[in-house]
Amino acid sequence: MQSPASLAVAYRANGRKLTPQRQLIFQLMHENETHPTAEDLYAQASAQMPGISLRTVYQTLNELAEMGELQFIEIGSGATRFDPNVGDHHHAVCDSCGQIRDVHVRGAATLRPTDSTDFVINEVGVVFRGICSACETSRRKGSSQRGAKSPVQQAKASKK
Amino acid sequence: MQSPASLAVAYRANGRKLTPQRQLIFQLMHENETHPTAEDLYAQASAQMPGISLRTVYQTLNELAEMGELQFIEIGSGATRFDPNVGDHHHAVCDSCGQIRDVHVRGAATLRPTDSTDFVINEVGVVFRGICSACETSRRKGSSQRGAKSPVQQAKASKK
DNA sequence: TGCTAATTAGCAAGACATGCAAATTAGATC
DNA sequence: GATCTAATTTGCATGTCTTGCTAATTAGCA
Repeated sequence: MQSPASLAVAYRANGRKLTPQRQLIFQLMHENETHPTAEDLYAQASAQMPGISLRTVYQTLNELAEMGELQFIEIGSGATRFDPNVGDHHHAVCDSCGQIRDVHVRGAATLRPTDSTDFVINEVGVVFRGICSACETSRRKGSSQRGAKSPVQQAKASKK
Repeated sequence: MQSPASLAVAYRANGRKLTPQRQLIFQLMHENETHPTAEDLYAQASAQMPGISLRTVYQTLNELAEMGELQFIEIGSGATRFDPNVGDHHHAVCDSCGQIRDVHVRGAATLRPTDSTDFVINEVGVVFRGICSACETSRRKGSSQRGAKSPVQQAKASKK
C-alpha cells in the first residue's frame, strides 16, 4: 500500500480508527527513504503536529507492522528501524555511517540451507555489510581509517 | 580458535591478561550451542563462579568480539546474542520459539545486489525465518496456532 | 447529536548495555 | 618468592530504547 487513501480502508478492515496521528506517521514513513527510527519519526511528526506523543509513534508503528504495512529492521545499531517497503528486497548496511539502503538480490528467495533441511522457511533475508560509496570516497582522500572495530561495534558507535 | 589453551596466547598477543573470569566465559561460550545472550552466560557463569559481575560478562564478550573470537548476532529479539562460530555460516531463526540455528548456504558469499553496485561489500549474511522442526511437530498435533503476529513481534514476545 | 469503544498522551517502569572509580589481581621484574 | 604496576573486576549509576498503565479525548457509528 502506498496511498493514504487506502490506509483508511486498511484500518477499518482491522476494526481500527483513522486518526490524524496515524495518517501523519504513515505519510512520513512513505516520504522517508532513510529507514528512520521511532525517534526520527517522532521528531518529524512533532514539527507538523506539536504535542504528538512518542508513545503514539511507537504504537502506530507497531500497528502498521502488524497490519503488514511496514517491516522492522534490526541491524544491531541500537534502535529498531522501520521500512515501508514490504516488497521483496534486502539491505546493505554501511559500517562507516550506519546508513541502510534497500537493494535487490537475484535468487535470494530460493536460497536454502545445505543443512537443516527440516526447517520450514517463511522468509529469506540478505544483509550486506560494507562501505557505501559516499564513505568510500571521503575515506580515499580524507582521513586514514581509524583502528579496527568490529562492524557491530562501529554500528553501535555511530548510534549517537 | 576452539581450545582454551590458545586463548592465553591470543590474550597475551593483545596485551591482555588471562583471568579466571575470561577463561570461564570463553569456555561457557564454546560449550553452548544456543547463541546465548549476555544474561544467559551470566546465569551460567554465576553458578560456577558466584560473585562474578554481569559487567564483566559484557566486557569480556565485547573483548572477544574485538579479538575476532566471536560474533554478535542481532535478530531483533531484544538482547544481542553471541556466536563462538566465526566461520562462514548463516542463521535460521524460529519465529515460534526464537531458537537460532547455524546453517550453511552454498554461494552466499558471492551474492551481490543487482543495484547499488558501488557499495563495497565486506560481508554477506543470510537469515532464514520460519519454523523449526520441533515447533512444527508440536504445532501439527497440538494447539492451533494463535493469531498472526509478525515474525518480529513474535520474536519480541518470546523474549521473556 | 449522542454514545461508546478505540485511541492518545504522559508518566512510570522495564530491559539491555555502558561509564566510572575504587578495590583487586595477573604477570612481569628483581 | 616478594614487589610493583597496569590491567581487570565490581558495583553502582546512568543512558537508551521500548512498553505498561490509566485518565482524558475522540473517531465513527446509530
